[in-house]
Amino acid sequence: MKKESWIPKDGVILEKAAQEVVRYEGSAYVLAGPGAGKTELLAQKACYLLETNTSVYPARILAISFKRDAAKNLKERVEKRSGKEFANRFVSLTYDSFAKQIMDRFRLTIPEFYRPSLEYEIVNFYKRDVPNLREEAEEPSEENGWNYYFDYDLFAKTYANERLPLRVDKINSIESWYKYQLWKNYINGKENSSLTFPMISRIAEYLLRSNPKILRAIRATYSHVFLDEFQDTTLIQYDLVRTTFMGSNASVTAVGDVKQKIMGWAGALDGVFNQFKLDFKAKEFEMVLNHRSAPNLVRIQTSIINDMMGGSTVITPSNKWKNEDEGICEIWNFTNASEEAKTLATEIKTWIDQEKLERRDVGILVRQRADMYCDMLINELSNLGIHSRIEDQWQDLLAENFMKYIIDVFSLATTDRGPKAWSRLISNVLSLRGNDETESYQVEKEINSFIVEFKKTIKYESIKVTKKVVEQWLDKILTLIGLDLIKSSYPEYRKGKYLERKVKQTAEFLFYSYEKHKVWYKAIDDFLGTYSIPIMSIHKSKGLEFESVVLLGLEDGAFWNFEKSPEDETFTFFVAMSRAKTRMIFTFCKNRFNGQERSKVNDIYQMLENADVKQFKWT
DNA sequence: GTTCTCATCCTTTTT
DNA sequence: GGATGAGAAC
Repeated sequence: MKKESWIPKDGVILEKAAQEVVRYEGSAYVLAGPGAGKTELLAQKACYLLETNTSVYPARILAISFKRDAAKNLKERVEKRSGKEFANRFVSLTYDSFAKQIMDRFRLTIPEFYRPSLEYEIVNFYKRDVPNLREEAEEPSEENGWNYYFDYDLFAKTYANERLPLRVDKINSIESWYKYQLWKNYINGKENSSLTFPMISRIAEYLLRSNPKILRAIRATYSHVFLDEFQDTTLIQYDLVRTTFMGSNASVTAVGDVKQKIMGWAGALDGVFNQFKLDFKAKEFEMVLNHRSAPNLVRIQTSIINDMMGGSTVITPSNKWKNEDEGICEIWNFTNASEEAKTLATEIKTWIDQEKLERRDVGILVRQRADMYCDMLINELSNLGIHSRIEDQWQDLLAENFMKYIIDVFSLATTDRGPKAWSRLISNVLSLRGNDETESYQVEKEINSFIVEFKKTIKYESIKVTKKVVEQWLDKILTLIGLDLIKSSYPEYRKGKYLERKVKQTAEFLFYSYEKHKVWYKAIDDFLGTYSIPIMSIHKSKGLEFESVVLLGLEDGAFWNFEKSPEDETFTFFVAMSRAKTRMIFTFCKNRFNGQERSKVNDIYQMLENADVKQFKWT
């Protein structure tokens, strides 16, 4: 297709800046607030590049995200917009899997000291692991003139911050000595190496930097690179990107929002957009529409943005809203936590009943420890017949790549209708097996006969359903689809017992849901959380949206770190409030665990007041 | 055995 | 700021 005649896919309307980004040929970075449609922009740009052959066949586009579900989401959107044929050239990975794939593929070119064993274990490294490094060698002493000041916490966060190779000639502080011990022990200490993800990234970066041939090969593969959530990129991640693509022909597009930088404490690089601008000679774009939130909420968010950042940004809500004053934002004050729970439960029920909200249209957010903050609310909701759950464990499991096969086979075997699940399953299996549509008859027949059998098994009442039985069913399903193919298509399942563990966990959760309902079609919905109000930390809610959002506990206790890092915490608050489409409720509770104040987070309340947000007292 | 005091964690992803 | 657990102090 000609560049001039390409228009956004699926009737999506892109704002002016976004249209420019799609067609801009050089490297660029896009600053875009919540609800601006960053993911959609990247998906549309991918479609444009592929369909107009601007990314010249057979070159590929590489998209790098932080989380697997974000990477998956983007890939699926490109597939949906452009079809699987084009999407085959769209590679959507996480930073870690990108690094790991490079390291695994070119392992033998890594200098021996840094070369992991063929089989290796991926581990985490915490500050409590630092003392264990001592066992291996005599540690240097103060008498020898070593600088003895040592910050364990800092070390655990920064041990991989320097590029490889290690400066062995410069081991002159306790920190550099520990660092050397760590790399040595983890890579060469045992028969099988133990590696952390930061180490893997470092090894991949080192590998590319010291092997021009491999670097050329990687560069030749990708014509375009997308970087999602760029504001939270760490030094190590950025360094890998820089070594791989800086000075190459690839055009790199980074998107993000500095106001949503909430990973500073975990090493997100300050001023990464400016660095990127210099390194890649990137052009700046800014998106100013908010497609998500109602006008009144956009007005409040804008006021808060200008309070946080200074300046006078103007954000425009989508024109789908009828009135300027649509959208509710309120602060609810309570004296004790059981009142808070009761009131919230009743109010949420009213929203669901009167506004016909689905359970999943409501999001309950907390700063931390959802278990502690929400146990009363979970009970009160349940008293009103509304199920809610802390999403943590489900969120990860449901994002597994093998899950779609299991869910579709299960729903087809437990419900009578399901044309959507059927066609989705067939098309997924076809593409997994590398077959085309012409071979679909054979596949359909095979899967259909399996499902017929499976239906019988499930309905057969004398079978006592146990965890073990469910696990066997899951194994059978995966065998039907093609266990080896699943393992080879998704790199995360290739090694070790990861897949096995995840399947086991799936069986456990499915069984748990079944025990609750004793009927399979309900159990599946329960497992998927279709009828549960999701509860999660603000951090986990990043990238999500809900009709109505409750931030439970806008108070000193929950934001205990506010004084130390007011910027991070304010951004965290901003992420929470920008999840809401039409209603945002903040709660404050005077007596939660013990006393409770709001003096530390006063800045946040001040900003809300500046935006004319009203307070209510419930008791 | 019980009560205290102190340090640590909380917010994350990644195969 | 509060929960939690380890180890000390009784």
